[in-house]
Amino acid sequence: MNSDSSSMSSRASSPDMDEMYLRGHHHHHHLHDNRMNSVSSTQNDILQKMSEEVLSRHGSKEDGDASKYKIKKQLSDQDIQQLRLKINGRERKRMHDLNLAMDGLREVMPYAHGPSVRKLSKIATLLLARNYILMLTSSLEEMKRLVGEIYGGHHSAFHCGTVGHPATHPVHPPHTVHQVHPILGSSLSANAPPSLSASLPGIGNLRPGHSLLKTPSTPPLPIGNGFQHWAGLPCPCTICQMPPPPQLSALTSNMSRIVAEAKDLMK
DNA sequence: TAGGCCATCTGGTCCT
DNA sequence: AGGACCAGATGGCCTA
Repeated sequence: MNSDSSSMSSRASSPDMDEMYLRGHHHHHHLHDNRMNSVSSTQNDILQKMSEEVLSRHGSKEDGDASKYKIKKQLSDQDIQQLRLKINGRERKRMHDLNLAMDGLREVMPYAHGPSVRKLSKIATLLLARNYILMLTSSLEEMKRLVGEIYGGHHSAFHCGTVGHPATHPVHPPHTVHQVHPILGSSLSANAPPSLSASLPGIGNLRPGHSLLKTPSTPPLPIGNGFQHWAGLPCPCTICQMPPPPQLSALTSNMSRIVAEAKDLMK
């Protein structure tokens, strides 16, 4: 409703909105739709209650009916306005919080960010996020499957797992115990949630020196308490030395598809 | 200029 | 009772 208030600052969302609303509110009644006129039965009830309270407080019996009505109407209008402004402010804040959350979601989505890039619409953000989650889930499953295939189950703790390498492992001596694989994180263990954020920046970059370990604020990141993985440095263990399985290209293509979808959504 | 997207207002409903 | 949540309505801005 209230065409003038929205016309004044449909995008501004300024803190002065309510004040502007108050000032301009009564000037263009011809523009208001019927929602304003039909102040609603609830509000009329509130109005009735409030005005009766105020009148009983003032107890002005010498006032005529006209002035009584005038006071009653004036006060109730103000009360309604105050109530309305309060509710509107809450709703604005709620929507702003929602938009902040939406921005946070956009930040982690795989599409180009920047001042020159138009940001994803809300619906596009949600759709892309869904697809992205699905893609990551399937990628994770695929990687689990590949690891299982490659090591046939006897390397159950993976080369950096908490169990450590078997005694026969040619690379790591028995005392070198790794806690978490830097790329797969704890995703190989059944119950621990994977640290997806660490692997988001580029699944296709899997091989060279655990570059995925690089996080904006953490330079060389030692992993585990045995052999240490360092961001940017090659890992000497067998898995990291091996050429990437051909299936990994599927992960890259998945990512490419997601990014392509993002571009489509931004059109 | 039409259509998409958005911010805001509003009333209703549900929950605490 | 008050707040949160939701959906509908409205109008502004922007782009193809």
